[in-house]
Amino acid sequence: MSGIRAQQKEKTRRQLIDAALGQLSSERSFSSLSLREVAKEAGLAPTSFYRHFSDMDELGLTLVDEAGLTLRQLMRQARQRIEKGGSVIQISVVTFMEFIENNGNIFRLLLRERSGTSAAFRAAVNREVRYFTMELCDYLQQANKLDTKIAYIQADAAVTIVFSAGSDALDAETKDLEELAQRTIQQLRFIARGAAEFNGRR
Amino acid sequence: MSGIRAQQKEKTRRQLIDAALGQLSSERSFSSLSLREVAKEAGLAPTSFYRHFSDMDELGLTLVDEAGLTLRQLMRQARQRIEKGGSVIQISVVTFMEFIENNGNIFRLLLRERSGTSAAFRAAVNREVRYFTMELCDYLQQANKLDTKIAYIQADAAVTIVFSAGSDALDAETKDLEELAQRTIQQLRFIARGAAEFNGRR
DNA sequence: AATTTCAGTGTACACGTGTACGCTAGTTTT
DNA sequence: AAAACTAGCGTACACGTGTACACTGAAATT
Repeated sequence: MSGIRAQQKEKTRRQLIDAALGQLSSERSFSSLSLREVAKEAGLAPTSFYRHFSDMDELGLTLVDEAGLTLRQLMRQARQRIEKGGSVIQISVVTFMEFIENNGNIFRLLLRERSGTSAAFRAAVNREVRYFTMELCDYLQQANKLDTKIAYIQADAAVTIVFSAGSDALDAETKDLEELAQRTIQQLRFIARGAAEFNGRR
Repeated sequence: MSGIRAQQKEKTRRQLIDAALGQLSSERSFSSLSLREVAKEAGLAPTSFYRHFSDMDELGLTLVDEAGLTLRQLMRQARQRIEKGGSVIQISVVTFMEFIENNGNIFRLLLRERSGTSAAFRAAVNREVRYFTMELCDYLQQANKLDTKIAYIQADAAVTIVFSAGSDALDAETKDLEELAQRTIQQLRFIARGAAEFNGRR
C-alpha cells in the first residue's frame, strides 16, 4: 500500500493551504477569501474543495496551526542565538522583527483572527500565544530565579509588548523600524527591571 | 431658515450610524456588514444610503471617529476619579475595564480595524490611540518628572498593555475578570518601576 | 479480473451583493 | 406663486457566492 492516492490527496491539500496563505496580504484577510477563490488559485474546481475541508473555517483553523508551528520555529531560532551570547532581550526582539519581515502574512493572520468574529479562531490563536508565553515564563523562572507568579506576569507583558511591536512593524516604514525596535527593547527592560524589583520583595 | 430639512437629514444619518453600531457584536465585524443590511436596519431603502455616505468605508471611518470620542470620554472620567485620590494605576485599569463592559462593540471595532485590511482604517485607529498615548505621556512627564523620551516609552507600553487586557476581557468569563485586572495592574507597576529606575540614571 | 472507492469535474440553482437610473413629494430658494 | 433642489423610493441588472447533484476515471480492494 504505497498510497499513491493518499499521497496525491495530501499534495492537493497542501496546494489549498498554500493557495490560501498566498492570497493573504495587508489588504486581504482570511475571512475575505472565498472558497471559490482559494480553489481556483489551487487549480481546483470549486466543489473539489470539499474533498479536503468541509468549510473555509476548517481551512482557516489549519492555517492557524501552521502559523503556530512557524511561531515555534521562531522560538527555537531565538534560543539558538541566545546560546551564543549577547543581550537576551535584544536578540529576541531582533529575531522577532526578522520573523515579521519574512512571515508578515502569517503574523497578520494571527493578529486578525485573534480579534476576529469566530470564537473558535480566537481560541486557537490564543492557544498558540499561550504556548509562546509559557515557554518564556519557564525561561524567566529558571534564568532569573523569579517567583512563578511574577515570572508569568512578566512573560505575559513581554509577549504582549512584542506582538504589539510586530503589529506596528507591519505598517511602519523601513526607516522607522530601528527606532521601533529600540523602543521595544527599552520597554522590555522596564518590565524586566520592575519584575526583578518586585521579586526581591516577595 | 430653520433647516427642517437638514435636521431630518442629520437624524437619518444618525440612524445609519446607530444601525451600524447596533449590528456589531463579537461575531459580527464592521467589514462583514453590508450596505443593504445597515440601510434596512435604519429603515431606509438601500439606495438612500448614498445620500449620507458614498461608501461603507466612509461610514466606517465615521464610526472610528465616534469610537475615538468615546475613548476621550473615558480618559476624562478616569482623570476625575484620580483627582479624588487613590492609586492612579488601579483607578485607570478599573475605569478602563468598566469602559470595556459598557462599550464592548465600540472597542471591538477599534481592535479589529487596527489590524484590518484598510490602510485608512488602520491609520484612523492608530491616530486615536496616539492621542490616548500622548495624553498619558504628558501626565507621566508632569506627575513623575520623567524624561520626555522615557515618559513616552512608558506611556506607549502602558497603553499597549491596557488595550491588550481589554481585548482579553472581551472574551473572558466574569469570574476571571478580577484576576485579569490584577495582573494588568501588576504589569503596569512593573513598567512604572522600570521607567523610574531608568529615569534615575539619565 | 471484477468490484468498490473516491478525488476531481461541470452544470445548475437560489441568494445576497453594490449600484445605476428615473421618479416622487416635500422643502427651500427665487 | 413658480422654480429648483434633494432625501428617499422602487425597479433592474450583472456579478460572485456556497453548495447540491450526477458524473468520470483511476486507484484500491476483493
